[in-house]
Amino acid sequence: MKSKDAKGPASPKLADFLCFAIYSANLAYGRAYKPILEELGLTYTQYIAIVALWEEDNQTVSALGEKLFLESNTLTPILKKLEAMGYLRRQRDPADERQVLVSLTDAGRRLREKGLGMNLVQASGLTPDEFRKMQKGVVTLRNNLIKARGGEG
Amino acid sequence: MKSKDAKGPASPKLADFLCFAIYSANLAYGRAYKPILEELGLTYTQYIAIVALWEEDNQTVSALGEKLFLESNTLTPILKKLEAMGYLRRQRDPADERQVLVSLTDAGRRLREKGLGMNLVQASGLTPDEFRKMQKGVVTLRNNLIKARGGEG
DNA sequence: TACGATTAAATCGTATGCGATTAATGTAGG
DNA sequence: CCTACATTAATCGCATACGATTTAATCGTA
Repeated sequence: MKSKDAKGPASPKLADFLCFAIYSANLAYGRAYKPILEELGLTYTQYIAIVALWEEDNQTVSALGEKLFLESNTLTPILKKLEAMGYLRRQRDPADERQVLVSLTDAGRRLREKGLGMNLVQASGLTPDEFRKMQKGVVTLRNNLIKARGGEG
Repeated sequence: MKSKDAKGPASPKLADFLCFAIYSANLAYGRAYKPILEELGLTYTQYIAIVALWEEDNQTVSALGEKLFLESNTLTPILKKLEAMGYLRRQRDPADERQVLVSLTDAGRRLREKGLGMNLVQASGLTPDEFRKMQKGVVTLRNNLIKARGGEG
């Protein structure tokens, strides 16, 4: 059970890393979604941002970022692109000029109907029950990782 | 159970997307690993590449890419950086000059001992059994997504 | 042998992520 | 009022990802 060259302790095997499974599954998702999202003219991250706005419109950049686990350094360029495409508006909150409110345009809302028709990738190969369990498990994992950030340093 | 503004069909909820769970878990892993990998002076992807070379040294760029789910356009710059850091060598295969063989230096192998001591992130909050199941499930999911690529178009 | 097809890596342009910093605005205390 | 501090976006530089193309080497075959 040692590494094949038998020098030093056994190497960690890439296939046993949960982090690598997640990493490569994320790449696989991106590739699976790409041809579908291309029909909408959106990238993966742009699509996720739009979905978050369908759920709750007229959010600040930081509120949106909390839901997407992204900060303004990543979000701002993406939102500017979506604005240039005509899917949303960005306007300073008059009550607090530090904040920028992001809201969908009609075109942005219309994407929902187009997007709903395409029913994206249903993780073919998983039963509905497996799908739910996996979904819950990965969310738990993510939340644990975020909690651990502060604790273990 | 409709979307809150009750116009059109219910929106898909971000929290129900398995793809988003994977996406955000991957971000969370990257952030959790960062302070640990910084001690090694490596980024996440650089670390994964090194681990793959611990497992099997002296691989071509494409063989390495198959294991990491990456292609030369992504790998080449990373390997060049690792070479500049002194952790690996890149040399054309004399038997087939199209291929580049990647092999660890002594310094690259020594990283293993340093890396093993730090025991990275153990996904705190999951039992060993949950951890195993999750790992297997995500790998299955990834493989299904890759298989589906050709099939569903 | 010659030459078109194939293969492998590298290059280029675009889109993310993210640490660090900056600019603008708001807030609290003297 | 004024200054120190806090908060929010935005900016900048660096490191990935990836589609498309390019370059170099090899292969197949007439």
